[in-house]
Amino acid sequence: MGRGKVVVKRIENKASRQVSFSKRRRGLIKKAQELSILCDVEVGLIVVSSSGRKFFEFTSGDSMESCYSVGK
Amino acid sequence: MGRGKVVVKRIENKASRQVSFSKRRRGLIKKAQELSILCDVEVGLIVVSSSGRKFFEFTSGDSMESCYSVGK
DNA sequence: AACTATTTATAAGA
DNA sequence: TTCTTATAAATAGTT
Repeated sequence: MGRGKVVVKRIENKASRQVSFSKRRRGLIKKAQELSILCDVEVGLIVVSSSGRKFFEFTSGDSMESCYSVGK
Repeated sequence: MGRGKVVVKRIENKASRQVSFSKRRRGLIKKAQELSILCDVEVGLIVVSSSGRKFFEFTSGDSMESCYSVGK
């Protein structure tokens, strides 16, 4: 999506990679939310930056909450 | 996307809901994979049907594997 | 399960 | 990093 076709390969340029990460992370979380609501299912999503410094998650409902625990 | 705008609300028709579930689940998993590769991050995703009978997941790399364990 | 019209996501640019 | 825009990609409704 966007001005060029996506080649699924690590984005080498750091700045571009971070911009894509920010955009795509939001998109993924939005889609996860939509799936859970539209289709009435439970969804659990975790995203951790490669450095391990940043952590993002989405969990639908309550039963998903207990489905995982993050180490460290 | 598609012939109509999406209203984020449970799809009441069961057949439509199942079709959407199938399509969107695949899309979400694909996006999760792309995010992990393009942005070099760890992603963990779990989707469980409301009945709890069907279970789908995606995990990038290895460190994400240990991040969750499903109860029951 | 395929198709296709349209919406939505997003790559690139500002 | 936020906004815009052109285009790719996802998908809702249809066949």
